[in-house]
Amino acid sequence: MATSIADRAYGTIRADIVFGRLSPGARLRLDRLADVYGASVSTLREILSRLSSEGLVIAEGQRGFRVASVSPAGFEDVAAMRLLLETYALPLSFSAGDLEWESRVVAAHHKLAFMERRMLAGDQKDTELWKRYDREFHQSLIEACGSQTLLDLYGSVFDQYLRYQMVAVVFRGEIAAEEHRTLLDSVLTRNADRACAVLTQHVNGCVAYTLESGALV
Amino acid sequence: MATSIADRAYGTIRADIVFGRLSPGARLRLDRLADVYGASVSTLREILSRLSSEGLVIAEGQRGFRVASVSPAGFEDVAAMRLLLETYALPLSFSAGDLEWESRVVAAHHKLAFMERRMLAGDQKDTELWKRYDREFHQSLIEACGSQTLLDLYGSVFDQYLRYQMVAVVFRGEIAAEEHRTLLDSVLTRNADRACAVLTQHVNGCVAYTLESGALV
DNA sequence: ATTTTCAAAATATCAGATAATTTGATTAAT
DNA sequence: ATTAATCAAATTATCTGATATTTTGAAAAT
Repeated sequence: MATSIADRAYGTIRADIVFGRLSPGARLRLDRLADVYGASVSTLREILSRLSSEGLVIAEGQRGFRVASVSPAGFEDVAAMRLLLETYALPLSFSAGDLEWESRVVAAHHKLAFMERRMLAGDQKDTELWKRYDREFHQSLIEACGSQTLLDLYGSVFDQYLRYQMVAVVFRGEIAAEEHRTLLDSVLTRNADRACAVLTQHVNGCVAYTLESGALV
Repeated sequence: MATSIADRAYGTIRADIVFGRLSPGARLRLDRLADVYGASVSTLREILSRLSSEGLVIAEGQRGFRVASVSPAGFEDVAAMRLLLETYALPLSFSAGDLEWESRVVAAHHKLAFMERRMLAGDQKDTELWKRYDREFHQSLIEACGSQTLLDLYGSVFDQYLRYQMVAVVFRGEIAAEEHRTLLDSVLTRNADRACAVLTQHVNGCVAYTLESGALV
């Protein structure tokens, strides 16, 4: 048994929230979850407690748990936080990253670009995998920043951001792909300023696009 | 019964970690904790899970929990994160805060200043209360920033920072008190730039002072 | 010294049980 | 007809005690 029951259920529930299979605001009844995820009520409570301090779940007094709700303001808030952390970390990572790091970025971009080409070709079924690669790429960009605290916070913020993106399954296709390529290029030329500028545009563009789509109203 | 058993125990354990009554690295044996904090093992696990996603506790595979350990690098890391969040939020709060907010800051500073005078007069026994007021003052400064996500992250980061300060019970007396006065004054004149500059000095000074004290080695 | 072995301790997880709270529907009162 | 009061069912919070794994540490063997 590689991982514990709790870890497995934690990962599944978390993904179910992030990818929208558990809708925003949905009540999370303990006994029902226990059935679905094959873990006991006590274990479930542990998991939901963890998720609630990550902001994906809300614990309401004596009224149990529910999936955190979404709002346009919430998206802008989370996006701003993502930008703050990521633009802070990018220059640090760019100046501290070695060849080992650089090649991890190249590898992450390779996977992401492959997926983007597939999506552009009309194959929309692996949205989830695509988003996973998106996350891994962005994470790899800042991985060499040297601050574990920042990377932890970023992980939590990114998944909240991701959930918003998924609520309105938005594929901005060539625009985003181009921005990702520019980001990769800035890594190879170690141009942190350019990377920050593109990233800001990347995130703000995505937020604007999503909000305009009306999916969050 | 105003608050639940879990909430009460959570608060107590958290304070015990932040204020050093539970030492960095100490193992947290479940049955022992259950005795001490008057909660069952299942409830304890819930609490420790929460604390572990806040970074105050480490969950080690199948080996239970322990208090997160400390290191000079960890302090610098957390301090940098605190500065990032706080200097980002200060200008926002300064421009969005109304009179209601301003008066909350004045009130928080009043309590903090009172405590600082007492500590300067040689009465070192209420260190914990002093730190609580310190926290409340800084929290109040950014409270009007408009981002709940930021305030949540800040709360978690601040307590990690606080723990480092408490490990080396450092009272920088008049220096810190002066900086707090300057911060209050910047609120009243809405000078965010000055506030950020003072804050940066405040935090960096405290980190340097603590590291030099050798308490973290 | 290093490795192997094995019992004791601790953890992860579960399945009920109990008390307190919340929810919703029903009834009573304005 | 709306609001308020009432009450049983559902749900949660919490505990106890049980089982299966894992980890730990000491003793034995190499």
